[in-house]
Amino acid sequence: MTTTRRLHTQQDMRRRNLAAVLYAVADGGPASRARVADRIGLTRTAVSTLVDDLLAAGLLAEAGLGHSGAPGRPGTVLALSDRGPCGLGAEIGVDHLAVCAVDLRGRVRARAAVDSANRGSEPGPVLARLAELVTRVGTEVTAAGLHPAGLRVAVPGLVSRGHAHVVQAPNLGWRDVDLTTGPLAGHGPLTADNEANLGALAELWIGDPVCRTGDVLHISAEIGIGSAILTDGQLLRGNRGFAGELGHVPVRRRGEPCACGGRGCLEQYAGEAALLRAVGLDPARAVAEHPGPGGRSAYLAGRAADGDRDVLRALRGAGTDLGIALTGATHLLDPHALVLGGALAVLAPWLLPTLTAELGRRLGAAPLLVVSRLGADGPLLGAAHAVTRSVLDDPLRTGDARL
Amino acid sequence: MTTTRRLHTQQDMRRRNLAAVLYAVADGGPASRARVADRIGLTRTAVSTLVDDLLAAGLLAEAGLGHSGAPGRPGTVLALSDRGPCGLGAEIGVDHLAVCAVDLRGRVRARAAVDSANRGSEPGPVLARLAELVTRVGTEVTAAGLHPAGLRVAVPGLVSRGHAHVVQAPNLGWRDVDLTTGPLAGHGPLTADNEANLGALAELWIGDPVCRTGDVLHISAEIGIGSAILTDGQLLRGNRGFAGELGHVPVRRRGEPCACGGRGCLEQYAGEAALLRAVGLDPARAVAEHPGPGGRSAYLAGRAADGDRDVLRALRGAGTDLGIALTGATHLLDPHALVLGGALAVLAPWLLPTLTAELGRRLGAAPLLVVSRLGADGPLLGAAHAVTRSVLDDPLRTGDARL
DNA sequence: ACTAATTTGTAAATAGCCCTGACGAAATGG
DNA sequence: CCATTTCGTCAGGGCTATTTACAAATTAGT
Repeated sequence: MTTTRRLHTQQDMRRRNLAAVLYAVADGGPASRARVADRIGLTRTAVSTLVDDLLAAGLLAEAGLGHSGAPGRPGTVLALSDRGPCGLGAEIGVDHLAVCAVDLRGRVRARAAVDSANRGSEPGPVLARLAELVTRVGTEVTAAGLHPAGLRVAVPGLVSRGHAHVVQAPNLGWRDVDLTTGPLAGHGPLTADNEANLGALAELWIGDPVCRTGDVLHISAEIGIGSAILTDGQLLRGNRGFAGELGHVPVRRRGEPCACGGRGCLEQYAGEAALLRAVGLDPARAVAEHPGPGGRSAYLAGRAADGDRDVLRALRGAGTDLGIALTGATHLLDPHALVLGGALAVLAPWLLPTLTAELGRRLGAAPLLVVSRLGADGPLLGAAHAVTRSVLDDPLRTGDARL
Repeated sequence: MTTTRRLHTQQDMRRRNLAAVLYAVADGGPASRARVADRIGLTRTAVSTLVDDLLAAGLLAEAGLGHSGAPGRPGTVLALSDRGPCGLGAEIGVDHLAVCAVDLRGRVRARAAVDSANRGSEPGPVLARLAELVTRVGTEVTAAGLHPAGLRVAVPGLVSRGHAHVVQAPNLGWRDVDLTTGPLAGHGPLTADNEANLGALAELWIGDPVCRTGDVLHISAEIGIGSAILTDGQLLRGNRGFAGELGHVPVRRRGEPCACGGRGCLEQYAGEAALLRAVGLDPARAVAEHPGPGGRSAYLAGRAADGDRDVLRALRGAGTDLGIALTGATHLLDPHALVLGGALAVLAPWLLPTLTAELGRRLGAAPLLVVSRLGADGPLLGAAHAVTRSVLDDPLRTGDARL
């Protein structure tokens, strides 16, 4: 279909096999050449030449001999390099900025964050503040022997992929902001993606293993209620990149009108603003009083833990409405699991009873219901890992970076 | 992920390139070797050797010299063979059986159908009747110089793919029926799939071109209301193969209880049985009186065309409820287009007004709304084309048939 | 009609990639 | 100490696509 990406030349085969070697080590852990060959189904000879290239490129490192106790000559253990390229991830939240660096082994090597009231702000100063964090993290990892292979930015809005171009971010008040011309350049290829998408990918890559065993619907609430559909290890983005707008699935035929133009949208009953209003709070003031990623949900979770009846009632209702929307989504997608991520992870203990009840009532066999352990950290980690994954996908950078 | 299917050997590269040549001719029309080379990005030399193999295998045929009028030596035109392998498709409906044969060029070369009351019947006799149709069609195309490369059966139920094993087909009353041991064998690899899935694939392969330009949700109603999600040229099947159950998406919070265990399911308001009841008919009797694929919908369409007020009112209501369910699906999937297929295609003229109104009201920018031109023929054609596609995908059958 | 230009298809030589088979190196176990 | 096992590498070979070159067949221009 896409003639741009050719897959028929020998170089492409080589590229695939280089990536296969790296993923064999990344997924299966450090191993000798012979063991890698067994894992990916190539001969030892072929793996040897592949490994030579990867060692020269600084992506793999030899970690001494592995004495297994079994007879036979021990192999030299290969591991992903912890001094090679690393991925930089950045997050532009409504009220905070964050940056982190992840090495090929998946370890977070540096991170930085600041509170920042970005709602309705000018892009320029925000990006300048973010750039400062990026250079701070960048110099830190450079001192540790790593070199950034790219920077990916998580944005709460719609992003034109590969171009690092924010089409619109309602909660920031941004429209048509091009990140490439700003102060973020200079750390390798600069890319951007939607925050919910990156959170879901983080869950797929480093989160709960069930996400790797089948299709998954990842639900994440920050300001709105978003979700991401993971099929076959990939994100379903839809025509315009809008896929996953769970918050605007109708749950009441003649419900409250919504800013989206519809009525009875899930967000009107289970969204953060709806929850805050239901317990007598002004959403705008609550954001100011409880900033940061997951600030309001942490506050609500605290009150729920204290037994606050209003909050408990609101969360019960939200669980029920979430259950109705997820019933429809499950019938459509038949996912292996539903993952509650982002702010929902913190509130899960009080949402789950009514949510599971509603799902159990309406669905014969409900999918697994999993609470993300990444929580509000997902988008940031996902952004950094997206960069390292792109390195593993095309180790010698022979092709153009399709980030 | 799946280590079973290796993609790194040279034979795989060859296989891909052979398929690329065939699809270049299939999608872009007959062309010379040089033009094919331009289309798929290989050199003329490489294409020549690929074409040699495909000619020898009887998949391509030379169709004389092509005088284009432009300067230069004219090339010998290559076309898909119309005397090579063909695909057999079969359909087990609730009240009919049908078989057709399609050649590599996509032309229907033979077909046969009979009415057959299959609801609640024993599988044995039904399969025997179907087998008779298959052999009839098979001998007809064999006489025309074609040879069947496989048989795919469209079943109104859940199928374990690749094994031709019907897990359950509620409308037939079948459970755990293995087609391979029955009388259908002997026409090449025997496979089966869900009828809605094959209908959607037919739309993708030979239907409206918009289906090939992005993700699509294909809605098809026969007895229930099913749908299929086409992403990236592939079917989203879900964890158990249940994906696309649009009929059980809740559209009323406290609506009618449904056999699925839920309540307020779309099917209770826009399903065939609901429509028949709404105009005062008994669904079971209506099936007997108006058999065949799309029999009831044709009858309802007839009454609607005559201006029958009850029918028009029922269809208006169904359009509205369908609009609510599709609003949710659109928010989740952001499809490029919604395709009304199967029985809905016939009823589209009377569903569309309220359906488009509801979508327009609830969605800022609704996806394209397309009426399938294949209609009730979709599943049967999709089944036959699935076989020919599998031939094109792996022309020399070096790999195992992953149908 | 004749030539120049252009395009097509094929042949020979070349480079890249992986496989087969063989071998030395380095461990275990009796 | 020696047989056994496993690891990594080397040499040779097969397959695939590319490069380069060339003959064949057509159009356009004189």
